[in-house]
Amino acid sequence: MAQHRKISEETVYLVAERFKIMSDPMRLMILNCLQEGPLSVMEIVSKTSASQPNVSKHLKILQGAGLVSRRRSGNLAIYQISDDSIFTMCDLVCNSLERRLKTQAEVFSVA
Amino acid sequence: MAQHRKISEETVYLVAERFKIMSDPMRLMILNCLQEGPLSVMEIVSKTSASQPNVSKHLKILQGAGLVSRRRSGNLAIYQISDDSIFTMCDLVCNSLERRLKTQAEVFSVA
DNA sequence: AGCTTGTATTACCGTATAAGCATATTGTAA
DNA sequence: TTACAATATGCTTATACGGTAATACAAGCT
Repeated sequence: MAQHRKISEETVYLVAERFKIMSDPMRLMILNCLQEGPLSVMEIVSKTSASQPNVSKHLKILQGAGLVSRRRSGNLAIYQISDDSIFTMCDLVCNSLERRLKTQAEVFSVA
Repeated sequence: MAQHRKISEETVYLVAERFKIMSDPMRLMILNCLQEGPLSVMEIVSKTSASQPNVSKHLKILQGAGLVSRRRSGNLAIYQISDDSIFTMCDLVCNSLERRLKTQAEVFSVA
């Protein structure tokens, strides 16, 4: 369960940085694709309808944050998730958003 | 546990937005302060050494995202956490960062 | 009413970042 | 080597965001 510890001021910046990495829709889509298994860059491109340079750039950022790892397979660069906690975080956010929408809906139905 | 469901493209933008809210150090510090209990704006200001308009602005953003709720007590505006999942997320990030630093340390000790 | 404290808002500035395009690099095969 | 496919990188532009300062608003007090 959550430890709910107070985080130090230095740590705050690292945590904020991680959240920033996760705060881009394109990157979330890429991670979403990779959830099913490792993919090459072009495979991600075709699944996301984003440009190849764009995908490459985002993959580099994700790799730099340690969320994704890279290996070469001949001509291809194969990327895969290297930190599953990102999906747990996404689930937490989804649940939070659901709860929020539900309470908002209640407000409307009462009014 | 994590459900690891695939999130829809519309949802991606909402999730990204939530992460963006969490990606600012100042906001994380404010949330960190509020973890111990409700506080007025000036109390947060004194704890964070940020300017009052700055704190107010961030609080508005946090409230808009439903992470914090506001009530008036006379002259004061009292803010408090309204979504505890944020701390769970912070813990996840902290643990992830720890793991990462640990493996990096191993790399160095081997080399 | 006027005064004071606490809070919110506005307007501006500087910075950061994502997307697009062109180009460079890497790796493979002929 | 050349040619080609896959991937990465620079560069530019547009946009968004955070901080600051000045100001406006709200609520209590005399």
